[in-house]
Order: sequence, then structure tokens, then C-alpha cells
Amino acid sequence: MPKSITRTYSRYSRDASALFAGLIRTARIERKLTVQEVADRAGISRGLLQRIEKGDLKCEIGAVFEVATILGIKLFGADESTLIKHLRRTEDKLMLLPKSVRKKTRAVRDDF
Amino acid sequence: MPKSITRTYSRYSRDASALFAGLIRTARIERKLTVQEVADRAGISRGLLQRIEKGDLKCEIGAVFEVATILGIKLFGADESTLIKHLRRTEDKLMLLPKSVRKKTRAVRDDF
DNA sequence: CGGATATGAGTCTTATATGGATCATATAGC
DNA sequence: GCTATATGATCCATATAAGACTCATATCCG
Repeated sequence: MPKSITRTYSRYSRDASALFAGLIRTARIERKLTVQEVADRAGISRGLLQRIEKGDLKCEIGAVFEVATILGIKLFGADESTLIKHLRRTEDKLMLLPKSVRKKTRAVRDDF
Repeated sequence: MPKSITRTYSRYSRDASALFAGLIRTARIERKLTVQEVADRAGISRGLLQRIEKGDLKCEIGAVFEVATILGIKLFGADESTLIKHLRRTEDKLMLLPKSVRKKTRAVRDDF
């Protein structure tokens, strides 16, 4: 980020993130796994996992997903095969949609 | 990351991310919104939104969630109030769990 | 078809997230 | 209650994600 950025997040995003964090922490403890253990398995640092469990919105989504996966948390409430099915359907749908969005030609004849 | 990192992601994480990306792109086009428009509303750059729509696992989860929120995509299949309910339940559950995980004292009496 | 514009892909720069280490505190389990 | 250890919180260094530009191409819409 060249220009300094101060992101603002909607309530919804923050709550979703907090829930995600809670699900992760709960799953980890229920499985009796140490922060360090899970971090190692996910290939991330202990510090990052701590931030993830606090719902920090600035973590890489990949790290968060990976941790969730390791803990057996279902993303989109779907298992692998279901996930793929949804993925296929979404891709099919996308192929039927226009590839670019055109804004209606401004000014309804404001010419001559 | 001091030491160079090359993350590896599980199949599951990658598919979940791809699905998320597809849902976002689909929602954006269906709503006839330009990449630039959505990026502006989310307070992110056009380039970042493009990466998000490609399912790049290295994007900030906050940026992705924010875009999804703007496009009306339900995270965890729940609306705001439902999200909060889940959140509360998760927090309650967490309070009942131990706060730290102890590894069983190594070596089952290998002493004397 | 043609013109306008949205998108995709690259480059460069810089703010910053992450890893690693350390220290203090909490807490589990005996 | 004790003790070992898991967790939480900081700090520093650095790899890198994200912003701003630019150019080329795709594609929609009149």
C-alpha cells in the first residue's frame, strides 16, 4: 500500500470474523491441540494463529482457511465433494453472464 | 515474514477460496457493478478486487469479507442477527472450555 | 460494425503483516 | 499449593501484499 490506508469494516464483516475466530478457537481446544501445534501443522507462526483466534481482519484468508481446514471446520458448510459441486455450478453460471459490466451511456442525449 | 515463506494450501482451502471468488464475481456481475465501483465502495484498489475474484489466498480476509458484505453475500449463510446469535453461543461455549491445553505429562511413569 | 470502456496483466513503491524471539502471566494437572 | 507449560503481549527485522500507473485486449452496446 503506497498511500497509507485505514480500512473500515462493516459490522457484518466484523461479526463474521469474530464468529470464525470463535469457531476456530473452540475447535482447537475441543481437540486438545496447542496453539503451537496447530500453527505448526498449518505452516504459520504461533503469533499469527493468535491473531486469527482474535478475529483480526488483516490476516491472509489462506492462513485462516488452512487453520479451519486442519481443525475440521466446514467452509460454506460443505465437505470437499459438495464444495466442488458448488464450485462447478458457480463457474457454469458465470459463463452465462456477461464478462464485463457496461454502465448505461451517461446523459440521455444531452447533445447538439 | 522474516524467513522466506512458501505456504502450501490444502485442496479444501483452495476450493473454498475458488468458490468464494466465484460467488463474489457472480454477485458483482448480476448486480451490474463494475470492478472499480465495488472496489471503491469497499475501500480497496481495483487490483486487489481482481485478485480476490481470482481466489488469491493471500488477500486480507477483511477485504474479502467486506466485498462479500457489499455484494450481499451471506457469510456462514447467516444474516446479521443470526450471525450474532451464533457468535454469542460460540462465546458461551468457549467460556466452558479450558483456557489452555495441556499435553499429557510425557512418559507414563518412566521414573525411579 | 465501431467506439468507448471495462477488464486483465504487468511494474514499481511502500506500508505493513508475518515470523522469530523474549518476557510475564495464567492455568492445568498432579 | 506447586510447578511446568501454554498463552498473551511486545518488539524487531524483513518479506511481501496492496496501491497507483500504464498498456493492451476484450467486449458490450448503440
